[in-house]
Amino acid sequence: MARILITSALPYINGIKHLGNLVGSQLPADLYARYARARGHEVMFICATDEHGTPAEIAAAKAGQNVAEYCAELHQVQADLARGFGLSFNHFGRSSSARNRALTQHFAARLGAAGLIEEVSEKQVYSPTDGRFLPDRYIEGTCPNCGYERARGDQCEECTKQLDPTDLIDPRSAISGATDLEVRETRHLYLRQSKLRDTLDQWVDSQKGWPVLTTSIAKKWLHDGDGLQDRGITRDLDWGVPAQFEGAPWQGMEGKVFYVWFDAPIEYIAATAEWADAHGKDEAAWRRWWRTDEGAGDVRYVQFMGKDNVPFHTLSFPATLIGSGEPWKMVDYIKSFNYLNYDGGQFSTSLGRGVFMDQALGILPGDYWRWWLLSHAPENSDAEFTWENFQASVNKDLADVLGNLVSRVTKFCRSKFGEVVPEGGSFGAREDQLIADFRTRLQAYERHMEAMEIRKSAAELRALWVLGNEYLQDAAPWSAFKTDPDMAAAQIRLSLNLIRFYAVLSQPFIPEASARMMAALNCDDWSWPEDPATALGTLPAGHAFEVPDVLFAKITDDQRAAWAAQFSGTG
RNA sequence: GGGCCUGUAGCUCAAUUGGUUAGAGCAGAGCGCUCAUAACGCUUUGGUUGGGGGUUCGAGUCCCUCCGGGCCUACCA
Repeated sequence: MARILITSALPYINGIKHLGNLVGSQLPADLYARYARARGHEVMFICATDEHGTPAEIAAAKAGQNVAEYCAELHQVQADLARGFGLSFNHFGRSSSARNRALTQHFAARLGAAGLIEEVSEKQVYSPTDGRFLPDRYIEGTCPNCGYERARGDQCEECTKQLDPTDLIDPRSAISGATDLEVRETRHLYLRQSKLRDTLDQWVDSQKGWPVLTTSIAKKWLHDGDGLQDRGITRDLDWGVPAQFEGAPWQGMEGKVFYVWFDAPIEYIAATAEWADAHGKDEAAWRRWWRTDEGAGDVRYVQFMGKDNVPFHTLSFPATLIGSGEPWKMVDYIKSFNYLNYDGGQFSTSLGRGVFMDQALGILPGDYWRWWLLSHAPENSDAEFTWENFQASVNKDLADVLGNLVSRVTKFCRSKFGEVVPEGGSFGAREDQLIADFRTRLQAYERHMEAMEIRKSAAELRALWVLGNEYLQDAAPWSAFKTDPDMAAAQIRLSLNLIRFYAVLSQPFIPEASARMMAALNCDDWSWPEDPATALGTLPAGHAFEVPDVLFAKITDDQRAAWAAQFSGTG
């Protein structure tokens, strides 16, 4: 038994996330957390909403709410959706928590004391109309390169040229359209991560078996151009962790807050503290996960994220932890994902293109989505969601291979033996072969799950389901029943146990369906089948069960067509 | 511009890291079964591994080049 700390990249508070966001971090993290728990490990699975930053302030203003109210509301919405998808966080925190404020300021003070924070005076665009400094991308204007009129201050989307906001012709605020923009001098704190470049480089080198995607992005940032750049970690905003606080090693930072990408990863730690608070536990309870000098020495820490988050997790956050000079637990493995596209293009919030978490749950239960998303996780390259593919996978894998197996076994038993595990008969060569096959495939499944090879795990799980259908076809208890009812009884006894076996194995992928399978069997023995032969004897003869409702309904062609039209974003 | 990833059967993906005849699932074809959500099982068609060149006893895998798709490039988070 090991102790495993798992974090999923924090979903931003600004609105409901789409399926691409879900499959890029929270869902695979949940799969791994569920599997680790099923294997008896002690797991701390942490996620939270990332609530600070300009987009949150603007979204709140648009909604006519103050930021705190807006965030509280959206946090609840996201928490409810997470529950709908069966995400089994030990805690789903908020980066705006008091815990995070204290920890963020703690790290900032430590970094300051270590000489790793520098005050830099720079020029930023200020909008009097909006009453705020504008991040580059919130300034629009005409591109000096190609003449595109809606170029953004960071880059022109038309000609892809990188821009500085002051390059724009006729610049205006993307928020209000105001043109009375001015350039103001402002002072900010910079994290001098360039001083830690060699340390970070060696640390990345010392990691074994990280996905190429993870290391290549880290290496790029470490070695591109002049190497790792220092990074501003404060912003001129109201909403966030105040950069000026008691004990701060600097002055004059009133009215400024830490940049989200400084405080968001720290929330991983803070959320664990929030977990302790929520469960009436003491400080030691969360520190044993995070401080190697207070019990975290034997913790294995795994992070899940989309590729866009890799630089922050391979460089900025480690720089924060190392720079603090304190023995904080560093990540052991970073599992990163490519993007999920929607039917030939990108998911688009503004165009209403693609399926968002709330809409998905409105159509079908979470397990349907979990199965498709996980079995098609964008591990090696970007993946694509199409309704045809979704329909085919759900109908074939879930309804036909697994769901129908449960139906045929339970219904056959009910009609011939009643809703009780039948007694009599004994196992022979056929059953021995099945168990031998299970041993082989189960090992492969476990190996892939431990390696976080998600698609391969899904394929292996499906192969395990198929073995059940093959066995049943071969054993043909409906024939055996006519000549040798005892043999049929033994076959069905094994088959009913097969359902429990599958419920346990499938639980990380489709927890809700697994729970229904177990409920139908009147069983709550979720112990992992260390040995298939033993596991297939869990339900004894005479044990009562019920025939469950259809486990997975099929998606009809009409439904598929209607949904494809509904989410195309053209209407 | 620079960097990285990627291109394998009609579709979605594998291929033990250079090693026999490139494998699965879906779709297609044929057969079987009748317990089951018209489900399941068996058999089977289908590939000049994007094109070209090279290294090697041997290349899907390594090198060069061309073509296509995608991502990142530090102030979106």
